[in-house]
Amino acid sequence: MPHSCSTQFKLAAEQFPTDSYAAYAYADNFDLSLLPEDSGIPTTVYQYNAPQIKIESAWETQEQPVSASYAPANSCSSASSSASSGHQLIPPPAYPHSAYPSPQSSPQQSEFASFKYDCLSSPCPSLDASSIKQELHILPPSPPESNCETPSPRSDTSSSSIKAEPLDAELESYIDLNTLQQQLLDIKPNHQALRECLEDTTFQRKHNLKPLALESFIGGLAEVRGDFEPVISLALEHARERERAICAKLQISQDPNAWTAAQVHAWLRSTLAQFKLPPVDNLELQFSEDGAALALLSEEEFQRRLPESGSTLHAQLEIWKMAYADQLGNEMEATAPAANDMLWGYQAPNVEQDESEDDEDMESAVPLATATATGTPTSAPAKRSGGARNGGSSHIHLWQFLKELLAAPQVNGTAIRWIDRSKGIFKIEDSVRVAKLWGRRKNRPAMNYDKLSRSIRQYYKKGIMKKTERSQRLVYQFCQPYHQ
DNA sequence: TAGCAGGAAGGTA
DNA sequence: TACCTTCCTGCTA
Repeated sequence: MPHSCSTQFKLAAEQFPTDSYAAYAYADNFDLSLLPEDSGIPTTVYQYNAPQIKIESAWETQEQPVSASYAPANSCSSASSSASSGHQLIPPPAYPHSAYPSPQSSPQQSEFASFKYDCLSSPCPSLDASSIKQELHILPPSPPESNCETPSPRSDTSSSSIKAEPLDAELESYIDLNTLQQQLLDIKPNHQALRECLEDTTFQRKHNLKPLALESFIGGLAEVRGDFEPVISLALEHARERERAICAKLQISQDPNAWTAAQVHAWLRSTLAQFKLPPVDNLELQFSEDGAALALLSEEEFQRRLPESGSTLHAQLEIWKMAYADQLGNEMEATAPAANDMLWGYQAPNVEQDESEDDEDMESAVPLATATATGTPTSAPAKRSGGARNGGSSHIHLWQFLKELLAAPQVNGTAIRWIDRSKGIFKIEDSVRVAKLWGRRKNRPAMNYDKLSRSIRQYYKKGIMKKTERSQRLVYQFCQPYHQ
């Protein structure tokens, strides 16, 4: 048997709760065929001392230091003889599966179910907590639709066996994980169990789960933020915390766009080391870009330059960019109730506009923090009375919202972008997504582009927007005072 | 089929 | 009352 029962606990304590979330959002390029055929089957179990909690609660415990919540057991086959008295339980799920797409037969959807195997989620590609979890919770004897649910952590000090409790109330039977592990080792090597589970859709059908479109994650995190707002926010907060530490260590900005070439190299080396990726000798030659240029590189370009680690580096960079953009948004709402009005260039028609805002740099999120902090617009915009802005978003006007999106091309560039910033001409690249974002902002779930465009057309009469001289689909133009 | 244009009525702050 | 939102019909690319 190629699998040793020795503990393979390689999970970096700081990695599990942090990167798991962020990595999920960027899960990519998983294929069942990528599952190792002869590598060790995860057999790690963890000591979990927290009280029994349901999956939702488990989420809240993610903040706990891993060292306090999870301790590596020293044996997988003799949990009862473990020095840690056998309280070996799998860790809380890295993601609430109830809000997750179920395993699907299609490769794309399988990517979700197996996102943990993406190398960016862990410095140890071969093994991490969720891979263990996945292997364990899919095991027989329960039918597929019952055992695809993630067992919740359970502390049972009276038992030396490892047990997991299915969340589904209809499935009260416990699974003896020791037995299951053995079955996995003896009967289902080479991740066969995982393969079977991932190809099974009965779980989804039973629980009437609605699969998420993969492209909604890959194509743009912003689109799904409303559905996963708490999760994404948590993930981004974790990412930010880690980034702050790295920034302090490397003496670099949290904003990748602000990095010099040297700082880019420092970040690349740090990330390579963090994920235990092979060092790159000629890093300076491979990446001569500064941070802004680096941020524009595609994943393919990363992979072309660094076949082994390019994908991970690109994914990490995306996480940094996303976390920074999200942080800006938080700071805006926290520090300036009318930040949107000011930041996105809104001025009362008779108010002079700081010319610096015409800089192309305004398109990036970078100067926004500066604008927030310094109050770049010299005059407060004319604001509507009432004050109840509900975090600065509920009363936002559509045209302001569109400028808000346009001002964050790193995040929204695939949905809406400037055609000619100086003339206020922009194009909606993804009408569905923009409409969703608008509906989310206004708490109008039924919003669609038809309605949004109707609102835009109302602006024609008001002189806020107009069609471009040469009418093009999905291309609009701000009228003079509004696009500055 | 998706987007555009605009009328009409209604909702909300 | 302003600002959408919703629904609608008809047209266009």
